[in-house]
Amino acid sequence: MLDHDGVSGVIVETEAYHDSEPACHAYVGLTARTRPLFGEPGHAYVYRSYGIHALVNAVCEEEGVGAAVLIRALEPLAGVERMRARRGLTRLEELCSGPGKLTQALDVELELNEADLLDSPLRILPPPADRPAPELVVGTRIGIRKAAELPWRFCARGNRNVSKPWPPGLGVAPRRGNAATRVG
DNA sequence: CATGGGATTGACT
DNA sequence: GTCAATCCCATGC
Repeated sequence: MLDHDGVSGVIVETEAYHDSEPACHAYVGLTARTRPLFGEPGHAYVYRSYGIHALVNAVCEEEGVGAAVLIRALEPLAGVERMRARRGLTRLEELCSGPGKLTQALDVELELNEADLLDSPLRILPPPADRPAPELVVGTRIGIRKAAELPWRFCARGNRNVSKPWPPGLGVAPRRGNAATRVG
């Protein structure tokens, strides 16, 4: 789970990025922006997307390798009222079902770039002990133009908090309400 | 120093 | 389906 000051959710969707492929910011090598990606694993890489959103990654691999996992969706666990206040929405599945949504819900901003995810206000922790490990649905990454064919998106099967477009085989029925989505 | 392109979202046709 | 909002930073002159 990802926790920021007591507001938290179980990670239900991720994407992998690696300096060997051009969709990764680290592909350009070591720069001011990519320094965290090449740094110590277990730290955050937070960057501004489209001038609007902060997106959060967990840096992976040894120092010198530019790699990270983008956290794309959470299932809200604690602090749901603070999430609702920050998001201006009430429906649970709308609070953290996207990489920009979850940073808004958890109030993750650029100042948390390079934060130690094991020992800082922003932490990655084990999921609740009574929670079974999810089955994973693998798909291609969302919103990128380069290396778009790599199957490096991982979603928890059957979880409604996964961002759209839902990958094939997620196992969640579309919301009903119109004839086009109704089955038999 | 000027430019351009996003690992997105929400509103609108 | 289309489109704008708006920041950071890599790149090129």
